[in-house]
Amino acid sequence: MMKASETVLALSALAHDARLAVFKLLVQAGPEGLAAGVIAVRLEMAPSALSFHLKELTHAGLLVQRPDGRKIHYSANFNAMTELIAYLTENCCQGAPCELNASAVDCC
Amino acid sequence: MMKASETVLALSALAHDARLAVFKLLVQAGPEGLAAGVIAVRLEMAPSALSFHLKELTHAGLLVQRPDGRKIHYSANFNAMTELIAYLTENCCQGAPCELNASAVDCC
DNA sequence: TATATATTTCATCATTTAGTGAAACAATGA
DNA sequence: TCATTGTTTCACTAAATGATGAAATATATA
Repeated sequence: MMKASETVLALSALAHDARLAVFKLLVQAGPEGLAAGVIAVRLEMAPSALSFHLKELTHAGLLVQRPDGRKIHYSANFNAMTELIAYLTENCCQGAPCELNASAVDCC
Repeated sequence: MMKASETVLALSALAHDARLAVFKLLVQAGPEGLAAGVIAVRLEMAPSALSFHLKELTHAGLLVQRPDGRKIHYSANFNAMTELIAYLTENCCQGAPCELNASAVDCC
C-alpha cells in the first residue's frame, strides 16, 4: 500500500502538461518503451527539457530506465500507476460509495 | 470525459501534503463536509494557509463550497474525483491491460 | 584515435508556489 | 450599533519549479 508522501510525489510528477504527455505516450508504447530521443521528436521537446521531466517521472517511480547501446529506453511502470489509482480510489470511496463510470469499469 | 488540462489542474491540486490531507478528510466527512475552521483545527493549519489550499482545490473542481451562517462548509466533489480516476485508469490501461489490485476492486 | 550520436548535467534566469501575519469582510448576537 | 466569530484577502518573503543553451559524458562507428 502506498504512503501519502509517495502519492504526493507521483501526483506532482504527473501534474505537468509535458510529463503527463510523456507518461501517456509511454503507456501507449507498452513495456518496450521508447528512447529519449524518440520521445523528444514525438512531443517536440528540447532534449534537456525532456531529460529534466524524465528524471522527475523516474524519481517518482512512474518510469523505468533501460540502457540500449547509446540510447536510453524509458517505459511506464504500470505497477506504480496501479498503486496510485488504488490509493486515490480508496480515498474516493472512503465514507461514501462512489460509482465508477463505464469507461473505468470497462478498462479493468 | 476529462481533458488533459483539467487532469493536470486536479493532479496539481492534490499534489501537496496539506491539500491531499484536506481532501482525504473531506472524503471521510461525506457529503455534508466540514467548516473551514474545523478543518484548520483538525489538521493544525493556519487559517490563511488553509484558505489558500481550499481555493486551489475548489478551483480544480475537487471541492464544493456551501455557506452556512458565518461558516463556510467545504465538501469533496466525488464526481470530479471519479472522473480523475477514470482518466488515469484509461491512460494506465491503454496499450497494455493492467491488473488492479484487490483493494481497488473491492472498493468499487 | 577521431568523429558522430544520444543523453544528461550545469548555470542562469523568470515564474510560480507556499507560508506568514495583519487587515478586511461578512454574518451573527448582545 | 458594537463586538465577536469565521473566513478570506493582501503584501511580503522564501523556496521550488521549469525553460534555455552550452558544456560534459558515454557509447558506437569510421
